[in-house]
Amino acid sequence: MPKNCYDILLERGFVRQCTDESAVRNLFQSGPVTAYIGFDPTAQSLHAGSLVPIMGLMHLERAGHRPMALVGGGTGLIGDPSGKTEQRQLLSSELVHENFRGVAAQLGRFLDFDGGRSQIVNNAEWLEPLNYVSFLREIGRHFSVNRMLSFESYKQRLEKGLSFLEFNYQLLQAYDYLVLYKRYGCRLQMGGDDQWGNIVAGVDLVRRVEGAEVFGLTFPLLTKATGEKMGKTAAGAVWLEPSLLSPYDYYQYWLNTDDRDVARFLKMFTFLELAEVERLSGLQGADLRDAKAILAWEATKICHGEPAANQARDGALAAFGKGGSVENMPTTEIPASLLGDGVRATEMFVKVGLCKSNGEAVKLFRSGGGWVGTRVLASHLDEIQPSDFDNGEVVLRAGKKRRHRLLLTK
RNA sequence: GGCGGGAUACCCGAGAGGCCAAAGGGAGCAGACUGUAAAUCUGCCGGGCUACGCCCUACGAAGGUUCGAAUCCUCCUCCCGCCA
Repeated sequence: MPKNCYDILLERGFVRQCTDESAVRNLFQSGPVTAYIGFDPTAQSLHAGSLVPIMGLMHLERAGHRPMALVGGGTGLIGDPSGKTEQRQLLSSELVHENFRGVAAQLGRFLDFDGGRSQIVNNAEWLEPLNYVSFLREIGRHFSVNRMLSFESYKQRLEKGLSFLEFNYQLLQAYDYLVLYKRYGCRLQMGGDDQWGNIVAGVDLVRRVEGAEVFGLTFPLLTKATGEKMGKTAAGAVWLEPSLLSPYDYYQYWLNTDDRDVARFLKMFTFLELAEVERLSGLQGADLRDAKAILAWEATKICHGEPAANQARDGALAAFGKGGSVENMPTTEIPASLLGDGVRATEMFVKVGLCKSNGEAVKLFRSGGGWVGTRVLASHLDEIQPSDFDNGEVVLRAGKKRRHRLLLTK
């Protein structure tokens, strides 16, 4: 007998709060469950912070349930104040549409919308035609302002200011749940722990309007062992879109996981059996790096597919001199004519993306972190010269972790 | 409506006419040590440049006083206390 999906989520660390643990377990036991998670189209791509909910839906799909991804084409126009310190920039409706397309396409790489094992819906469909007065009379009357204000997720905003626009967000999200329940029989809403208030509001609304019992479950908000939020690097967010962050860099992000996070991340961001996870995270000292390599490969495979994961791994091995093939390293081709007798190293570092500006490159060189091959760069005057190339190529290094290959062409 | 306090760089937070691109801490980057980990120590840390110097932009916004303003004055916006 297959394992109960609630237990799968629980043992892999996905459960933070649940409205009714045993009822949800029973629900999963009784047959395919329709469950949804909302994603707001606030950017053109999702980033690593959305991986937890995505993985949550993938687990349901794998267990034969019916996950729904709701992309908030309607709610995205409002902006969720939950857990935020400041008011969000209001997005134009064109931008929301554009983001919607990007996010929807991305989710399709993780979930099987085409094959119908999962579904994608857009709440603009039912939110945009709403009539204000009738919405207030039918839905608004079920909400207590007193209760809404008591939620933790608004706490900061009550001090800093909360506009009526944003205050409405919760009603809309609760209404989403009601619509999904009525149309699709959706009985479980999941989301990040900052969504608890919104989810519970939906559960209440469905009970009041339909007299039906539906459930909610939240995921923990992940932070790294160092306390920072998931999904940030020096260069910015860890995007799931290959054009914004290459599979190679995505792989590197996971490879550089803190020792203390390995076990947790293997459970949440890969589908490896728990026994295997346990074995890997039990490795000691430097051997733990093998576990990180597996984490990185699995995570890259889930996001970008197996061929891309293989290439990323291969490129990483090559970049750090452990095998692999240099073809898969991040590479920039430069024509011999451009190199001439030599070009400023600062310019080259900027050109290939290792530094954002000449100034940043100069700082890097001065602190001893810039290399051409085995030669350390020291000043803004240093050049990359034809003699640096060996067999038409040379590797630039920025610090210990970032490397880029230059390939000389005719 | 009345009275008082405040707004400083990515965040927190000093500075109270020139020595201020602005103390200190955190974050970030780099070096040493390591295992592409953590901790620790050290350096950098607004931006640009034809670089040991030059040029921009910046102390909520706009004006003003002054040889010179984050610092003084006026007005505006927004926060936060206390009173009504």
